[in-house]
Amino acid sequence: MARTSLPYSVAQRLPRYLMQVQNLRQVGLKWISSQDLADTLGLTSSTVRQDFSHFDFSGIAKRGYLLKGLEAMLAEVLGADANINMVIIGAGNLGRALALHGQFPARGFKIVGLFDKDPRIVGRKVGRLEVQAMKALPGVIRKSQVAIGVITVPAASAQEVADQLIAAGIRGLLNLAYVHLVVPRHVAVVDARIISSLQELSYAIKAKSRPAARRS
Amino acid sequence: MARTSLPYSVAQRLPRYLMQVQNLRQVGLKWISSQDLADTLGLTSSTVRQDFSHFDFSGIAKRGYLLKGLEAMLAEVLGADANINMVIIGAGNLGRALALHGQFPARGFKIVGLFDKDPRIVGRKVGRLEVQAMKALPGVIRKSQVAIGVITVPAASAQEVADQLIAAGIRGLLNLAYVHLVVPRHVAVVDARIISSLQELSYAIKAKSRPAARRS
DNA sequence: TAGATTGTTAATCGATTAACAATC
DNA sequence: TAGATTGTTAATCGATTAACAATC
Repeated sequence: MARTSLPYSVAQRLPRYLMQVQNLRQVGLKWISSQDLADTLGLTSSTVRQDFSHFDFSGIAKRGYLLKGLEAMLAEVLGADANINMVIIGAGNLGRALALHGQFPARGFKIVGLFDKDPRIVGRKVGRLEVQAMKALPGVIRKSQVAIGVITVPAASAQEVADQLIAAGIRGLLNLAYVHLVVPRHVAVVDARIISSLQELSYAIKAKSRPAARRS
Repeated sequence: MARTSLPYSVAQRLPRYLMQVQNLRQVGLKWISSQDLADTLGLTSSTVRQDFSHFDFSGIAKRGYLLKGLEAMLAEVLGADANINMVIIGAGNLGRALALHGQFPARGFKIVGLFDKDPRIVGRKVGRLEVQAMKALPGVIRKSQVAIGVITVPAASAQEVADQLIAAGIRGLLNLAYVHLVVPRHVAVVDARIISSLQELSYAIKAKSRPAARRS
């Protein structure tokens, strides 16, 4: 099967498949069965096979899936095979850490600009990048064909920054701020709030420690 | 209704509800209807009411839900009302940025230790914390009743670090490393991989730009 | 009061799992 | 060959939505 847009539940699993496949390859493996892949990710083999059936990619009975082909397929579907340019808005601790993070280029993501509205920070060097003023943002986005804006400003200014990015033609936002962003339909948003993840974890811990509750 | 463990789908929405509720309160609002809350988060009012029906907390016809009570309820369910101690393992850019991040205490999360296995980094100051050697980890976890370990080491050592944390009695892991962690059933894991979020975003962008495909 | 909004039941929808013939 | 594993159909399960009486 092919190219119709995937169920959201499937799309959400793709990054995990890709990660696992890349790590398995690095360990030297060539093939993986749906069962083994499912086990390592906490899924069922049925789910894995159903998921892969959405693509022009086949396994081979008795051997499973060729990891190399699987990686290529997943990377292509996720758009992680081409280079994607990003800007980071907010040169605080988090923004600077991401700007310095060495793993992005290897995965196809390139940071082409780091911005902050605080004039005391503008001009500082962060690795190879220099913190730029917000007014330089539209120019950089257009010139470098920037697809993604990473928002690491405080919650109070995140919506304003999002609006500026959108006005400048950005296509997707990675939001690290503790607010819900309102955006037009053509812009994609993925939230990556550490605080929310910690809350989720805190709940999961409580749930696990609760006296199993099942049949009582 | 009350205390049975929530469907996972519901639990996952709680942090978003809490965030939105806190932000609405900060803006000075006192009440919110299921419809308005749903609109701001991209849900339906039915979903919101269904979700809240799992708790000992009621709205009032014609007014909606009292934000103050809603916040208290969500914080309690998420375990975000008590202080939770955390350690960060990995004092690279990301680990240091999190250690310096000022928002955790206000949300009930306290960082009580920052660790790294590189002896050249051990001893350095990061804000009020000093980077400690891994051998000090078990002591700190036990003495400070640390519930959560935040893993910001490279993928290659993440599993090893997870194992050490688990051996020391940690109850939950926030995993920022690009690997899938294998843990015993009593330990909770929440993944927060920036790379995976970027891949998800990259897919979402592609999906949006694709010629609407609906009826063709 | 009239109308808005809740809480809840029932209907729909979609996602996961089971099962198995086809195949390497 | 025999047996493992795929791809796919059908069955199950769970989550979301619709609908509406109760209520403020």
